[in-house]
Amino acid sequence: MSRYEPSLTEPKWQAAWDAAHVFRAHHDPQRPKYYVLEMFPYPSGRIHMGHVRNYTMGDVVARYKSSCGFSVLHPMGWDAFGMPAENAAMERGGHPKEWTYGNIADMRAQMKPLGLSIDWSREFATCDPEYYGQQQAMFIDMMEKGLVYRKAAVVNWDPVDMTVLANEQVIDGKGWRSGAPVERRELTQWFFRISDYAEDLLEALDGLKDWPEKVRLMQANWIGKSRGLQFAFETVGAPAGHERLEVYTTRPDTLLGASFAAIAPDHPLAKALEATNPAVAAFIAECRKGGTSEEAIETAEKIGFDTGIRVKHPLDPTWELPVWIANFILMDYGTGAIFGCPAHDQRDLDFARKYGLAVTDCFLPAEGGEPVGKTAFVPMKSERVRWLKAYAWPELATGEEAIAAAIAHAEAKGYGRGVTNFRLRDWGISRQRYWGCPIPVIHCATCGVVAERKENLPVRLPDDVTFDQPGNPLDRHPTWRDCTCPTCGAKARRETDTMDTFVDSSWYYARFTAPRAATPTDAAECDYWMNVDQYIGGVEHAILHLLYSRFFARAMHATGHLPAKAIEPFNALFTQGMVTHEIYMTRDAQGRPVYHLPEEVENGALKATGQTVDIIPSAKMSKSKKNVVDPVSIVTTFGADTARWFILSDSPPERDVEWTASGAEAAFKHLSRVWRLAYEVDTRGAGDATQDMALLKAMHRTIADVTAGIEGFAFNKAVAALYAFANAVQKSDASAGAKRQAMLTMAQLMSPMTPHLAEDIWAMLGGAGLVAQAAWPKADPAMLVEDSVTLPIQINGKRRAEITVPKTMPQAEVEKLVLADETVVKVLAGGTPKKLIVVPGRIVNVVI
RNA sequence: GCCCGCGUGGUGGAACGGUAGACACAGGGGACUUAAAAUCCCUAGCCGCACGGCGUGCCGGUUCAAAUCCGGCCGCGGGCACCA
Repeated sequence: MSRYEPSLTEPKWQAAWDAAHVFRAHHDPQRPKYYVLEMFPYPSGRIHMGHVRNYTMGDVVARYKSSCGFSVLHPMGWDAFGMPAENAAMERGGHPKEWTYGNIADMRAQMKPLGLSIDWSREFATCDPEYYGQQQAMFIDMMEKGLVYRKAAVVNWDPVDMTVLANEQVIDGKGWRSGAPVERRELTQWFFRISDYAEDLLEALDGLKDWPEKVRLMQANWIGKSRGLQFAFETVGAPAGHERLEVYTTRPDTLLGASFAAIAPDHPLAKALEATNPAVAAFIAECRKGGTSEEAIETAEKIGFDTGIRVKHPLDPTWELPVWIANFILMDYGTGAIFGCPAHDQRDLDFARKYGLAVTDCFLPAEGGEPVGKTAFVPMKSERVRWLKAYAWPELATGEEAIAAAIAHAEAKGYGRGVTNFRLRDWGISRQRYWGCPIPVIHCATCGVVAERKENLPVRLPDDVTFDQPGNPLDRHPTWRDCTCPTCGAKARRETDTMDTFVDSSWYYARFTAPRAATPTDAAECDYWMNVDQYIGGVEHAILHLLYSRFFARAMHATGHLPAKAIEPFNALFTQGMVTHEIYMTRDAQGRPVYHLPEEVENGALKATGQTVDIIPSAKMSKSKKNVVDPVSIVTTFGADTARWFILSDSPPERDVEWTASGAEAAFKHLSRVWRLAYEVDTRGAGDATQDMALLKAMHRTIADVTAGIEGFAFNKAVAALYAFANAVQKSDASAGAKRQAMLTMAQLMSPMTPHLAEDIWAMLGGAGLVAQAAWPKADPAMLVEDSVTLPIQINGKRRAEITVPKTMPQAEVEKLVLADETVVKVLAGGTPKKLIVVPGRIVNVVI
């Protein structure tokens, strides 16, 4: 073989790695372990470049750590439950189970040629009964610990299809299939008590030093701890039982600017009025239109209804405020009731202007300032302002000071108390769908809601279900619901809700440490392998998946399934950027968007029909938008190493990368060149031993740069250093021995990124064994030292000249040289500089 | 609407507050070849013949020195609890 031929060598090396069980994770107490995990994929059926990017990054880390002497765990599995399988069954027939396992087989077959260093012996899918049965066992344990409960919660209801919709299935307030306006409807649902852990989940963020700051910030904001005042208004004209209206406010300092009280449409008082007052009922029905997402609620037009009820102001019982029902008040936050201070809250101001309610300024800027007009005055709470409506603090005070004083005042006078609130709500896990983990609970007429016996687990999904109509197939299955009560033995009915798929992905990392254990986890294996040392995945999971996992690890610890050290399961987190691509869209007869895969499109039109497509600028690659690129064709054309090299080049890992086809060929060319450099080690050039030192210095420089690049998750910089090193080898006329040494090191440094090519070169140049098992090279510090340094000379911050001086030259000597420099002499024209700044080894700035 | 990011040549990007544009892609020129492919060499931010000037989304500030720090805008992206 005289040229780079990945189609021949890549399968060969993959077979060699398999035969030697190179990637099998060993519980070896003699060695330090390293657990690297990439967020496992949903088995859509096709891998895309986002997967390639994610798994290649993880693979670089896994292979690098392995060569540094760690016992590495690098597993792979499938996040296999979820809606797409049911949608496929509805659209194309077939069964979610067959669809899912077929997709898994396809995707595994697409992933294997990438040459990832994965321990495939630990593979599992969350839809395996062996997995979800253990999840059911933990659910039962958590029930016993009081971490699970039921309550009413709102869902998106499609009144035509008579089914619950996911937020994703609500488009512009309408059902995606029926097109009918969606309503908010209450159902009894299962919840995890994540809010019990709100404080802990917030405080523990500080300890996650190796998580991106932005993720910790997002989680902190999501948990949303706030300090405020809770107090009760005395009502006038309210139905019996509603003599008091509890409200929560984070701005009690604006109490004298109150102009109305507002309650959520789901507030008990609103419901009481709804029952007797048709006008209220009509208004609330209006509020229930549209989806349940916070986005839908926040962006909907703000509407209100004056109930006619009034409340007495706590600071002045003669002052009465009207009580409105408003669609932007959330029942889930605080008490579901607020008072509005329009002058200092934009939303309240818009509402007040719309309905002609009073606007009273509480404070103005410390200097000057005018009464509020169209824009509410909302300064930072730390800003000092001039108070017009202070009632327990000085005229000049910050918001923070005023809030503290207002709470103290309320507590002293006894009309309210300081309260800490969280935005975080309990985690609703009920799904009225088939393809999920059944909630292992039985409804008995006499015993109530009872957990299934553990020996009856897993509660398996029935296979004989149909998807010819909307709704939950478990609900309409003829026999599956029938069972006997575990407590009294009477006839009973099984719970037909299944679990949110976020539950499945909240503990898979722990299961990988003992994937075949007969209990959810195995203590010894957990103890050795936990925590995940490096977790890698998309930023889109920054809040929900990661927060749920952090909660679940705590719940698993509380139920004895994880050691205390694992309550924060991910030591380090890296959030990769997304792979983006253009989106191709047409519209169907109803004007709804239809998306098309890149390979279905040619020259701006559908290949099949010639219909013109709209090209929407690059966005995240997603199944629903179908803007996915198929890596398989890249691999078959150029080989896995080219795909891997390309995806690591150029773009920093945390940033989005737009996929362009043009780069793949260039990557292939470079790998071919490197192969050729190794092949021609003995034959290329005359060989001049006086150049050896320069080449070896470049080699050590590269070792240092590549190591730093990998350690610092800057793979693009590691790649750049390897490009530079290839250039250096190519230009060098060093002796054959030095070049051989350089290329062996090149193979080692490239092996985490292009493992097959590295084995090619390693074998060609007589390296011992597999490069995959060779120890990582170390840079010799002595070889990194430069004797002289070039200093740019700035004059007033602009670069005008430079001098080259010995690295060790004392500062005074450097200054002397600078002042003697031709350019500097000319500019100074006999005068002396105002200032001379010498940053050793860096720069000189002459200020004149 | 709310929370969080990002913005540097034609393109992807590099740059402990210290020479802006490393390393690449695309481009231009050349060598080799009957020719092409492949490969190799040179070139290259923008304006200008040049001296030089201008340049990191926009405006302002801090500093001897700002892509980097601070304030205010604009644009793009992610998340918003039932997409995964």
